[in-house]
Amino acid sequence: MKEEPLKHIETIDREEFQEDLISWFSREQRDLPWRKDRDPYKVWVSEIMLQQTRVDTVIPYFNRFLEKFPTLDALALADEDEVLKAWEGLGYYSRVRNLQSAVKEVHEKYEGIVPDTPKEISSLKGVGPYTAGAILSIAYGKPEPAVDGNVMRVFSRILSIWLDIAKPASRKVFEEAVRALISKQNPSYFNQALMELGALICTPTSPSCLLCPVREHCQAFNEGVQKELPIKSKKKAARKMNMAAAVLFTEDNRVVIHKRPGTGLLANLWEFPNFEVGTSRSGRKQLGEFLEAEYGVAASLKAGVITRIQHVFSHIIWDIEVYAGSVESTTLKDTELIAVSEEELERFAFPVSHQKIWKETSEVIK
DNA sequence: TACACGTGGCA
DNA sequence: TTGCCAAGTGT
Repeated sequence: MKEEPLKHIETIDREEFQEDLISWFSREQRDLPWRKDRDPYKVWVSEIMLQQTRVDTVIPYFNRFLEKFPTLDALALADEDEVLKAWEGLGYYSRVRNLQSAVKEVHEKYEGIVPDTPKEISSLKGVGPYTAGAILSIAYGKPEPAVDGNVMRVFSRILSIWLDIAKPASRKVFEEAVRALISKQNPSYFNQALMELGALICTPTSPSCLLCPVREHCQAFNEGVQKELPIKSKKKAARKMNMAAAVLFTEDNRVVIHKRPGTGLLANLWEFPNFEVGTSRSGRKQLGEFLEAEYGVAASLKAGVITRIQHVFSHIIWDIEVYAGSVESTTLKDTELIAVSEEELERFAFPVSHQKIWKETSEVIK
């Protein structure tokens, strides 16, 4: 027989809990650019940017993005390369490709008005259960749960829930808790307050319980186990990949770049030609063979590694040997490679790893 | 269900 | 220095 994870929910005085939480948020909420109005488009953009990303990181990206694409229609009609450029450095790039795809659907199918029903909004690309609930509650005032990592941590403690929050199946338990406790009067503030509380007070390590507005409602605090919660299993370690990359110049001093495929890691971003090398042979020799086999290009690579770069993703570690060389620009015709001037490089979206490659290579060469 | 999918900050 | 993230979603 399974233990009931929500066995403490009846101990919460719902009205008092909502009041304590919402009045705290009204007093203490941070002044953030996406809180200036409730434009569903802006709420949507902010929620996508904030996925797995810190508020301080998002703020400048949000401001620039809204300057460049002020309305849903502007984003729907924009060029994808320009959209990716505005996202450059934020990571998880499929977020913005899905966002633009979904925005195009709203532009065409809903006359540019973000839908306000769970069914319609959840069907949009990149809009999962969290984002659907966030937009519905924050922009439209609907009493829908918006369960993110903060909410799971906060409710793990308040309701003393010892479920592993890293397991996908756990989320529905927390949604049930939110549905039972959410303010019908102000679901927007209720949801935002839970997340703000998680960000400012009920933090992962050493929560500031003495400053917490809902301390008196908190089962974990009452039992003194707030630091034991939430339960969260570890992720597996990243795997290492040995890479070689080529910074190739044409005779008129342009730089050779390549657009990555439309699916998978760093999809549709630009890069310097590179691949995963074997460790048993010379990286330079393998790189020359790769350029010939993959792109049909005969490059002359300088002897010696220009620089070594390590780049850590969440799930992969790239160790990159960078080589410099030259190609005849006429041989690039009808290949996947293009040559652009150094000034033009700035208009292309590169992953941070390849920004490092260019920065260090240009420093060594000059 | 478990894993792919980025990045910069911090203990 | 190394792990562990931080307002998740798609497959």
